Amino acid sequence: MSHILDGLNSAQRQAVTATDGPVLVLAGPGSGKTRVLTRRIAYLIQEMGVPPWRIMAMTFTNKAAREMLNRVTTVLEGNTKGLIIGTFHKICAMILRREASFLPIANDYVIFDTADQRALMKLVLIEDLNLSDKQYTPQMVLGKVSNAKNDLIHPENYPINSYRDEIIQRAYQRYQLRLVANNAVDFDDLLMRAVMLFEQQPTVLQRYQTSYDHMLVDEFQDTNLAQYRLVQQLVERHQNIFCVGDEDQSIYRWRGADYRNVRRLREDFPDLQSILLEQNYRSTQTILDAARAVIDKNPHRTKKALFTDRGDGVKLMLHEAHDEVEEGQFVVETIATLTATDDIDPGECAVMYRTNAQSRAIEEAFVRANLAYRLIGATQFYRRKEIKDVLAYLRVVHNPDDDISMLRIINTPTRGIGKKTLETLQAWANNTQGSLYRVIEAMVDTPEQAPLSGRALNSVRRFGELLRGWQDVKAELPVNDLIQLILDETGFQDSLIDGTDEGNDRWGNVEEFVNVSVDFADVPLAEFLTELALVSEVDDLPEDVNAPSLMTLHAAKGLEFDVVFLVGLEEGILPHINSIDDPEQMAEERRLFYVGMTRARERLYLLYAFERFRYGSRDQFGVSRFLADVPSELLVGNRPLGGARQRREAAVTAWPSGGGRNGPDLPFDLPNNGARQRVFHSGERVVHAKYGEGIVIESKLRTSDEEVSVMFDDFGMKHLLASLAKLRKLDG
DNA sequence: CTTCCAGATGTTTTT
DNA sequence: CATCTGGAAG
Repeated sequence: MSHILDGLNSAQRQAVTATDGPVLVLAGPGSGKTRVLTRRIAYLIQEMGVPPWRIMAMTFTNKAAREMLNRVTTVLEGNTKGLIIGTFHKICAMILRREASFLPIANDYVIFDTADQRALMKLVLIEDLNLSDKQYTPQMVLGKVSNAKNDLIHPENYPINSYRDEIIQRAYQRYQLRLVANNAVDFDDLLMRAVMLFEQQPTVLQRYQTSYDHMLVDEFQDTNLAQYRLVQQLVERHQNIFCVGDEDQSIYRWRGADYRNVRRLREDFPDLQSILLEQNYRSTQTILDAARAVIDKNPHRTKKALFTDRGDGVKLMLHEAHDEVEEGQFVVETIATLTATDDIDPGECAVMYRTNAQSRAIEEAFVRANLAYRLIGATQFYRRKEIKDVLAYLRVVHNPDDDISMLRIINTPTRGIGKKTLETLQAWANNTQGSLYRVIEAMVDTPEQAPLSGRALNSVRRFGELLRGWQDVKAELPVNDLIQLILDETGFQDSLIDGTDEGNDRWGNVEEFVNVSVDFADVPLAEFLTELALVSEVDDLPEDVNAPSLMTLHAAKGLEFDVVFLVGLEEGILPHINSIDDPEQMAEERRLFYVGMTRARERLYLLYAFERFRYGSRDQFGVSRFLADVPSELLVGNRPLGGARQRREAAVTAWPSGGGRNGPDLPFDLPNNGARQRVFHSGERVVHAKYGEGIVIESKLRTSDEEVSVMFDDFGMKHLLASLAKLRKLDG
């Protein structure tokens, strides 16, 4: 038959050619699930005669969507007109835009990002609820609100078990009202509002149900309840749902992902066909065995018998670095050696870490060696201050009721609208139930009624006239020209360039942004803004540069490399400190490690550092517990004996090994930093030569010392080093 | 109203 | 350490 089934094994064929109805493909890492997904789409179109425009595929990242579309287009030689492959968020944004007449927001709504959300929630807490934003931080409340939205819980149904819940419910309620007033939605709203819309408007839902005959979902294990419900709604009529996922790669529980959706799917679709993909085409057997040993420690999972015919390959390599500097150095030197002697492509190497903050040390190592690298994510371009400012201008021009963006730009660059003036404006806006823009507009039109005096009034009016000018031209002008006009008329460049390097950098970023916007010249402003709000970390991996990639473990999902370095394998980092006391979260940390390991085709390096610089001090974390689960016969250890290391040896006891049930099973003993005793403990009264008496608040062991935080009766809080400070315990 | 400084504060992971 | 915030000086 055709090339659609070429090169597929029997399980893959079974999936691609499955009959209509619900299908779940449970795929191990590297089992070719993207391949199956793309071939399935091609199969539907070419063999089953389904028109491309009646197929919708959902992914989690733009990159995955783009890649899949490219692949399908290649297989079908371009016969894919109207095929919809997009992220959940983007497809929902599109639906909301099209069906805005059924919604409390207009179709020119904007999407609030995390920073906007925080600013808005702050207003809610302080102005609406008269709370200090210290007790109830916007971040914490937003977390709860986000969870609720992902679980499709509306404000009025928010479960109340405590006074705190009551506060959160009220904040949630006010927050939603304010979003509507701003003609805005947040990320979670995109999903929740789409589901709500379909629930409340059966005819609208029906239109979508009959427009699309087939729904495909990638990374099904990462769906949250809202996403699950959305898919369920859309396939209710025809039941043609095709999901691909791997519960062992579920790493987004914290943002609502619920791998129990797999179980839900089985219950909701009793005639679900399940297909298991167990053959791995990516990694060596050694890497696979090591990864499996790690993931098998997680409870409550269907074990997969992963296998490969790629052969054993080389053993995993373990390296203890002295600190994060040496860790980076080891990575760079190893890559340099591999590319020089083993015929490995620099672009086929990747460094993965738990937190973005860890990238810096690695980057510095590359810079020191004068070698190129590709950094994924981190300080994202579109989240930089100056870029967000320019974006805020566009958003206000597009959607004048966006008060959050208005607050950003009203005095940026400074134009004499200070705190006092702003307060007056806000008070007036509150009184008239309008947005800041309406108030400013009124000052332009009827200045005699304005509650402001000459100078401030003038500043506001001039600003209002600028805004109005941009609004008048926004429809005709391409985005890039509009941006240029705004930059010119606000004196943006002069305000950034202040003689410092930083200022030049910032202006450079703005210029880069202008360049990017040229590509969008014929795209409407609304679409441009949506696009930018939904771009993701992984999206901008420059394909044309042949250099190693640096990324978080989360960003690594779906990618593969010949050589992978997993760095910072320390207790408190991976597993992350915040996850350690929750078994569910610990299981997810383990899956994260598993995802990292299974990215490697040929060589896998596992690194941890003896000590590490963080928050301005050196700390020792100890070896990650996950390393203990890597079978020692699959590992080759490489342990340097640095000076500092030897010094510590005396004061340190090794991990319980041999007879110890929980001790790591490694080719050598690992250090543990629990042995040294602290001298001071919280609650103890102490006396200091200079500060007098006080009480110990906290005491932490540092590399070679003990850091004591003392609240002195007369001098307040001080942080002291036990060895240097003249500090003595008081009896009783 | 703006700028500057000191002190507090904080970081998981991302659409 | 690095960024943000709030308060005081310019």
